[in-house]
Amino acid sequence: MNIGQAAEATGVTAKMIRHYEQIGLIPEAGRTGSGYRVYGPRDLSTLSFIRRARDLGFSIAQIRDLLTLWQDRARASADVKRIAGAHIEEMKEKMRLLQDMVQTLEHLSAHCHGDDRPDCPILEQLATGQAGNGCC
Amino acid sequence: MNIGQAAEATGVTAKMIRHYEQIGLIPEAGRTGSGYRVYGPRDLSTLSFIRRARDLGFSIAQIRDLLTLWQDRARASADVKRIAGAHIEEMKEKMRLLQDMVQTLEHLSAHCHGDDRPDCPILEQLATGQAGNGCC
DNA sequence: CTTGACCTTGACATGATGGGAAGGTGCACG
DNA sequence: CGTGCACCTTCCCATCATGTCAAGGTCAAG
Repeated sequence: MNIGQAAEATGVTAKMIRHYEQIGLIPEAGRTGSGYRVYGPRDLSTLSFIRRARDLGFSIAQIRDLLTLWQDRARASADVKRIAGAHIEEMKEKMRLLQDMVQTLEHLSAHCHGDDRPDCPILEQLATGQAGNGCC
Repeated sequence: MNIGQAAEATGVTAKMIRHYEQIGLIPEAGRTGSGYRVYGPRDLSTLSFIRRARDLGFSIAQIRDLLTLWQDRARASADVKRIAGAHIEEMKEKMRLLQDMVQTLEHLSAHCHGDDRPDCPILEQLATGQAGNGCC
């Protein structure tokens, strides 16, 4: 199976497959006599595994660990759970940051007329670092 | 005022001030005879403006627009509100994606023993793309 | 044999930021 | 005046995951 077919089958672009190979996330693929990379069912599983982990937002470093655990028959599920837990916390932290930003910006936006006049609390806040009126 | 002092006063690193100058986000700073960049109160305001906008997660492109509007005395607040609204939507979309990932991962994690045994629904899901048991 | 689709490697870009090297400048202290 | 130190300058490289482009080789069908 060529790289294009592997890409289509797993949803990982050919570019990224080569990239993952280059950074050592996956082993070097076999080659045909003319240098084409060849993929088998086992490789496809690995690539699919990677894509699903990426879809869940795992970083390459985390995926590297998960792959190791996945291939380790004697793994402890606690290790996997720990990695997942760390990732969940990272994502929750990002959400908190986003939530704070959204809240601030929505508040400012709510106080902005949004008309043709030039006065705008959003810009005022950005300019001075304090709310323009004493609304809160 | 030197770049280091401007950096400390505004919370934008010297490195980033030079970068912003290079990409044309801010005008070229004045120079002393020996080539040191010099900053005045007006420059400090601009840099503080940029830092606050960055803290709110605005992209450089959005900040570029906001800066233009800020310096345009005849601006319409509607324009600012539109940029802010677009940014809010972007952030909310990111939050939705994160929320989905967190939910999926927490669900999997809840079904993982987290002990010394090797069987782990998290890895199963990543490997097969389907839940290992028929729990839902 | 040609054509077109596919493969190869390699280089470069993104966006925002950090790190570091090599060399010039400013100032205080002895 | 010299020395040392903190600061400045420019330039290059790295991150992270991904995309784009270019120049050239390969394969299969017509």
